[in-house]
Parts: sequence; structure tokens; C-alpha cells
Amino acid sequence: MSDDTPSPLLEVALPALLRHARHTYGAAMRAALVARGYDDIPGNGLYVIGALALGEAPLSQIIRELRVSKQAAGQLVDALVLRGYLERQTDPDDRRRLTVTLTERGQAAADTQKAAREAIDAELLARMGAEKLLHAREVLAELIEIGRDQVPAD
Amino acid sequence: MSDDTPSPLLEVALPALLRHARHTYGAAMRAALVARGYDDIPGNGLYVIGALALGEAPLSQIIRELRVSKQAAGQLVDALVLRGYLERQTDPDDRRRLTVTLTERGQAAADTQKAAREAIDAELLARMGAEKLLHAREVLAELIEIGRDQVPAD
DNA sequence: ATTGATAGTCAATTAAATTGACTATTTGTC
DNA sequence: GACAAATAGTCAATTTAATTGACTATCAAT
Repeated sequence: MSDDTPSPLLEVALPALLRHARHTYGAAMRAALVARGYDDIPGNGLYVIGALALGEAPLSQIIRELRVSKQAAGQLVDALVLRGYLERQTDPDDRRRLTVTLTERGQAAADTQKAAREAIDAELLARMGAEKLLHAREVLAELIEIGRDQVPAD
Repeated sequence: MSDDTPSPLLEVALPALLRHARHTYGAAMRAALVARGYDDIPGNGLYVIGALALGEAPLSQIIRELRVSKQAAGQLVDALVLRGYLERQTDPDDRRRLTVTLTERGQAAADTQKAAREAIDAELLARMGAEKLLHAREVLAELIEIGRDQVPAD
């Protein structure tokens, strides 16, 4: 089973690979949402809804995760509130803080999105096996770690 | 070497991992470019310059790689031409086609960017080893393949 | 020759994100 | 317990990026 064809995989820049790999998820999630009528979610909204599926979060956390200005994050949440996906509540423990949660519609969208993501995960697992997948996750996590190391003022 | 701590790595959504991993490269390349005075490259311009470092390309190819409308790609190239990174030539073999190439400045920026990318690659290799890295590349490539399968009309 | 497809442009609009200036609330210090 | 500093978010204006729609030029295939 020796294979001496030089894998082109080694030559493609990792950022490009990451870009296109991410697109697979994005396109699938978007398609699944649109198919169920959730066709008014702006690009980063996908990300916000996905993150909130794990539980409520203060706006400030969304800002950090999204890596955009707080104004941009605020506007994004505005749009999603307006379209019925999110709700804001003032955190009683810290009345500066806004807690953002999914509405029922938002939860339904999050479920749809999660299903689409997991379908791809399953397909990927079937094609690649658990070990390589875990290695990929480890590499990605380490890459994120390297990013943190480089910009300590994060 | 048995390890029964449940890795949180298995729980983080892959799209989020991809997003942040890609950011590591983006931020490092951006910082390296800015440090050398290339501070007027718009977001996707990084990607275009990186792609052209491998050789000239027709605009239509950039459009497909970038997955934006041809108008958006045209405007992006406009901006990069205006700022001295790119040149357009009409392809003599097909006079509809615009061939885009790097200028000297563009090549210098591409080199800077490539060095920043490779520095991260090297760090990643040192931390993770060749095998896991290859596995990660394989997984990413397969993910892209899955994307192609899902949207045949690509 | 003519039809259809491909490659790109021009103009106008919409969407997304940024900058700058501000308010309210909390935290930490003396 | 007053007061400075930091944190969390808003409002308004602007800039940047991307889209839609309508169009021209060139090439490919009958």
C-alpha cells in the first residue's frame, strides 16, 4: 500500500482549507434554515444563534466570540430580536449587563441548525474515522491557542 | 496512558473551531503586513493576494474561490489595483478574460503574508507533530468534498 | 449567421461594520 | 461613604463591502 504520489494536500495553504471547510457547514446550515422558513438570519446571526443554543449569554460575551465591535454586535442582536429569534433581559445581578436568550422561534432555528451541523459531522465521521477527526480537533484547538499566545492582549 | 477525563474538545462545534482557527492566521498575517506598511488591504484582499502568489489568475477564478458575486470580486480587485497591489491584463487568448497578477508591491505583500503563515505552520508542526497535522488536512479536505457533494450546482 | 453561454462592467441600492461621543452601573480605593 | 476608574451598552453618523439589475463584448456551437 505504498503511495508515492506527492499529496497536494501538503501544499494547499491551511487558511484556504479552513475557509472552504467552514463554508461547507455554513452553506448546509443556511440551506436547512431557509428550507424551514428561517430565511432572514444575517450571516453572523447563524453564529450567535448557535452559541446561544448552549444557553443564555451576555452581549459582552457575544462580542468577544464574534470579534466585532460592541456596536456591531448590538446591531446584530437588534436585528435578531426584531425578527423574533432573540430576547434581551437585563441581568438583575448587574444592571448594566444584557442577557440575550433564544425565543421559541430562535430555539427552533437553533435546533434546525444543529441538526444540519450534526449531519455533516456524522458524514465526516463515517468517511474519516474517529481518530483523524479527533486529531483535527486537537490541531484546530492548538491553532486557536497559538492565536491567544500571539495576541496576549486579547 | 489511559485518560478518562472527557475532552471538552469533543463538544465544541466544529464550525466555531474553524472560525477561530482561521482567525489565528488572519490576525497574524494582517499584523505582519501592517508592520511592513501594507495597511490598506481590505479583508478579502488578503485572500486574493495569497491566491495570486501561486501565479496569475483570471478574475473568474477569484470569483469562484472567494464565493462572492463577480461584481464584488471586481470591486475588490479595483481597490487592490488602485492601491498598487495588482495589475490587470487582458488575456490575449480570450479577450473577455481579465488576467490579474501581482505587482512588485503585491508580491512583496504576498511574501510577507506567506512568511507569517509559515511561521504559524511551523509552530503548529512543532506542537502537534506531522501526523496529526496531516490528519487535520485530510479532514478539512474531506469536509470541502462533502460541501461539493451537497451542492452539485456549485 | 445566429443563438447561447461566458467574462466582465456600470450604476444604484442595501447590508454590515466602524468610529466617535455618550449614559448607566459597578468596582475598587482612600 | 465619596470618588475615580473600569465595564456594559446605546445612539448617531459614516464608511466599507456586497448585492441586485441591466448592460457590453467575446467566444463557442450549431
